[in-house]
Amino acid sequence: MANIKDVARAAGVSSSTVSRVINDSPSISNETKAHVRHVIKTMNYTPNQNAKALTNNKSYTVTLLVDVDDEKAFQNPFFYEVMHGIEKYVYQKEYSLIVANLNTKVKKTNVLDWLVKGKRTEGVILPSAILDPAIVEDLRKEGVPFVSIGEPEKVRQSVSWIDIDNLKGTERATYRFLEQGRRQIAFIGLESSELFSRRRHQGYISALSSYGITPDPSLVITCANTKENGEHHMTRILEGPTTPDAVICADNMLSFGVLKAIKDKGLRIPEDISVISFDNAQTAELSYPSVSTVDVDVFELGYRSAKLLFDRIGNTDLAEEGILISTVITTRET
Amino acid sequence: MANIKDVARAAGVSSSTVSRVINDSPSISNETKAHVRHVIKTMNYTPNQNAKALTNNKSYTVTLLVDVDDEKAFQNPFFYEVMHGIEKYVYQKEYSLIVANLNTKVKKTNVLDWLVKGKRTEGVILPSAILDPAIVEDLRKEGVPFVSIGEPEKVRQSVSWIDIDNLKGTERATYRFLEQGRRQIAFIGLESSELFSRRRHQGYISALSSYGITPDPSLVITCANTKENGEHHMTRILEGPTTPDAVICADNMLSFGVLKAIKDKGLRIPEDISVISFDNAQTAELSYPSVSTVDVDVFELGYRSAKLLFDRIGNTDLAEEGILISTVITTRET
DNA sequence: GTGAAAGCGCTAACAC
DNA sequence: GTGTTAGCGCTTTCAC
Repeated sequence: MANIKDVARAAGVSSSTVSRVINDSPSISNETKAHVRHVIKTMNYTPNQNAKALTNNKSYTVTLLVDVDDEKAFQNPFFYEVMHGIEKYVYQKEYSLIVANLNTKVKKTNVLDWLVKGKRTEGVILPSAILDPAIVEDLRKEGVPFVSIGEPEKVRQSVSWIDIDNLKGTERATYRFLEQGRRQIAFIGLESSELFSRRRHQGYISALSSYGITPDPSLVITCANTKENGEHHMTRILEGPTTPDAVICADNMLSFGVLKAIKDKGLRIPEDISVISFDNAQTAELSYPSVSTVDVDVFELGYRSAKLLFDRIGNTDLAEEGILISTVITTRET
Repeated sequence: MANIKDVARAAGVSSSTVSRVINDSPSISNETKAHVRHVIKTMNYTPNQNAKALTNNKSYTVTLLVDVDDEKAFQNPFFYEVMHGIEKYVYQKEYSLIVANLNTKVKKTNVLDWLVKGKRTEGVILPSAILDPAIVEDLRKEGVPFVSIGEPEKVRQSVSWIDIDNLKGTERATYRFLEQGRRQIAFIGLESSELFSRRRHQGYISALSSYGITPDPSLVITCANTKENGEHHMTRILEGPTTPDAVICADNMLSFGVLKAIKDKGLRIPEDISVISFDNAQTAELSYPSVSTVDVDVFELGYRSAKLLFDRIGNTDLAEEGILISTVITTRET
């Protein structure tokens, strides 16, 4: 395996020159650069990253910290897309991406400490679900930049984060209905234990109230994200005092049941009741009729989280920042 | 940040002694060890991994190579469990796990070359779906150990791999039915484009033939893994010439439809028709009645793949090896 | 515009 | 059982 000295010798220059060429230093003449690059090519030389890491005191590596025990949070396609987004940005920066599980222990110390103190990683991306005051304290103490995927909830410290703009998402969907003249707009959401669920609910309320409408309690329900729940609760709403002319559905699983309930009652979609759900396109197209959605770009979520992190790696005293990624309403048949 | 010299100075020994203590060399007296370890503790010293990597010419890192564009292969909980298994083993070895996407480019070269030639990684784990002759050639040329998750298919070269024992899985399930005296055993499988599908089919045939039974073509169907397909094809089988008294279902999605079709025909499960499906417990418990399954341990799959890899990192001229992980039949209500 | 030399933090051969 | 020293492959200051 050729090293920088071999290249230098072969090119008839010093190793510092080769180094400068590799790093495209402006102080090297174009002829020398061309020559050395040629030699590098023919010798098939690749710099040893460990040496580079040692010299520059940088690992050229960032870490995605996950909690494998939190099934809800990450055993879904969502996670994979986020990771893909992160991956893309990270490798563009010529860094590599480490994945580590929060609960893993290495020599009895937690992975994160091990990675950080051992200078194996320069930054950390972690889901808000595992962001608690203790971890923040830890990361701060080590002085390693980090960003949260998801708006932080359990943490009072100011941290950098990125999230889908859930509130605006449902708000816009609700506005759309209002502009269509619909006024009995139902909301079927997820339980409010998660911040994003509450945000989606808030968006609905916000839009209504700007039209001077108070949400009708009989049109609002929250439950776990199963198809069955969607069907059950939509049926109850349809049998209730107010028949809605539109439904905001905060989750795609729910929407499958919601659509079924409406069809079973013999109502027309979207003429009698229009429906907008939330989430990725993939599943939305499987429903019949295919459900309109507030689309979230999870790849972008990952990509931007990495960008946010690298900003802070490049400049340690950058202020903390929270970023919301806009959603887009995709109109389908409902 | 303290380094080894600082520790040495503070402990009143040389840095080689500290190094030996860190690596638990037998040539150091117990008193010295105890003393140095104490100093290390109080100084909160952690060895710089980049320096270690350079000195030992090891990156202490392995790579999980994925293909994010192959949605089928990895946008499922399966992937996550596998990764978890890998992660666990890797960190036990005090290595870290890099994740990289096959199609990512770094400085116009593919990630893998970049990782390998740059000495960023010592070994590679990759799904059989992306294992083709060119990649094998590439990895061999670089001399980097690798293992395939999944029995290789597109490759003639001998490689190390690990997989679920799909054949034995369906074979055992079929035997169970045969031992119960059932003889009209249907098989609803996945399309034979994937090796694991064919293996599951082969297991079914193998068990039958050892009982001297030739599979009844009207009882065998393969299709894509949707609930609807399961329902549709099961219905057709039930309306066909032979009424089965048992069904081997090679995929859990299918089984949901299969159960529905049987119930809709008014047949009793398991009295009239018994069903065994394939895959993880989680989804199986959601069906009604809860479906018995051939369980696969995907965590183990990941864990053992990492083990297989580290065997080869430790000893480069170990022979290639293929490992099949046994399945277990979990009896539920069907 | 390029080279010589020191140094990043660790390990290992050799000395005692 | 422990210390001295050279060296891993790169970058960077200082010279010229």
